[in-house]
Amino acid sequence: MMKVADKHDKIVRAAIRVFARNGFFNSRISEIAKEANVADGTIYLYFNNKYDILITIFEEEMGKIIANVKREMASLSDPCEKLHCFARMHLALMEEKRELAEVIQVELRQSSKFIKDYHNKKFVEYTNIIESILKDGQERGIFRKEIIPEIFKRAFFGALDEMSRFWVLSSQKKFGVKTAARQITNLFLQGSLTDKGRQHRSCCHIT
Amino acid sequence: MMKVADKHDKIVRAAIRVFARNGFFNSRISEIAKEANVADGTIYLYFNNKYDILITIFEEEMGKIIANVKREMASLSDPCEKLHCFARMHLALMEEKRELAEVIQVELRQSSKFIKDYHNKKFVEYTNIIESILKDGQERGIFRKEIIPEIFKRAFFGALDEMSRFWVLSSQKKFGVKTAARQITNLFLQGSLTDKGRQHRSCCHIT
DNA sequence: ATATTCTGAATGAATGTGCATTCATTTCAG
DNA sequence: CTGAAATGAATGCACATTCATTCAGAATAT
Repeated sequence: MMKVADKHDKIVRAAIRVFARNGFFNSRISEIAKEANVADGTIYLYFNNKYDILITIFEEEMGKIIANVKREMASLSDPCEKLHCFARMHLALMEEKRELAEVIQVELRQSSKFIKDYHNKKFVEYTNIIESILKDGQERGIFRKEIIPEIFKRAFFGALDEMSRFWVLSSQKKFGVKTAARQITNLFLQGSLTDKGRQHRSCCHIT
Repeated sequence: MMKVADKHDKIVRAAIRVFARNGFFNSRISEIAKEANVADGTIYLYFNNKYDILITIFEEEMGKIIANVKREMASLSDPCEKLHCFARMHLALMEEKRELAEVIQVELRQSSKFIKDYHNKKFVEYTNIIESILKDGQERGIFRKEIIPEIFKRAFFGALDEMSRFWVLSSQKKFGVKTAARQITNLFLQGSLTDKGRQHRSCCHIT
């Protein structure tokens, strides 16, 4: 006999597939049920309603992702390498768990806005990893002090996120995860200016 | 008597307000009609269906935004300044046309995925502005040649976009548009490393 | 071992509601 | 008067959720 936890998971996995295919609002409970080989009513034994399924996906799967990233990063001390590691892992998710990544990508945005009383704690925790890397680096004198951590974390996360959005939509990559992770990390570390670019240009003094 | 174009606009403006409030899927045609002081049926004299309203918002309003940005940028020659200008204008939209910005922010993501046959041309045109700034700067020797324009444009746009998403959701700013625009532009130009950070660290050689 | 009862997990047809869209009717400018 | 524009009540369907019923297997009795 199948354990309760198994059925819960089976439904979650089915929902990820269906949501990735149609988006939350265009997905039918009946479709999820069919995909999970379960009766429509069964879903309501494990979840309160449709929103609850989506929220569960965020909570559970983001939890796993965060744990993964933190574990991987624990072995690194250099903040630059940590950033690079974060970038690689974030982008790699697109290849490893594409459907999950699509759901998080596309649906996360509304969720915070339209599912009342749901302020995605896991998501905040995830981006805070970036913030702590920066702060650590600033304390060690590796990163410039005038950079506002709140801005840096959003900018870095946004850059990665938009990159994977591109992959979600286009589904054909002109360049790989590794290239993208390296370029983006490098941009945030070194910037884009050449030595010539650095010389006496008013723009470069933008603080 | 009110001109046809006026009524079209009145409906679009109402729809922007309603979509910003509830999101596309949670918005009712009847609510848009009420907001526009128009009968439900009238909306169908000007639009084919609910999706059509959303798409019209993207097309028309993005068109205006693009024209705006291009006009403003025409007076600048320095690529660094152009980037900074783009950043400022993108973020300023949050303050000037908050509701429109929210709709674009949140709904644009699905649209490309779930409204079939709609590949947001205007959006591509918008981000391509960034790409051309980079390419121009590379030709002039101001930006490093090894940066892939496709990646740069997504990273830069993504950084700005995530920043304004934060404002959409939190609605209280710890720092202003100008600060954010300057910091983000500066990050992409100069990077985040201190001189000490640049010295002989393996991470810094990430290309 | 076999029969009998009990339990709660699973089912899926039925329900009821919410809402996009339509269209017969009305309005009113020229 | 005329017809284009506007109306809003009526239509019909799609779908989330419910709940009476089924059923497999555990527990208990014989």
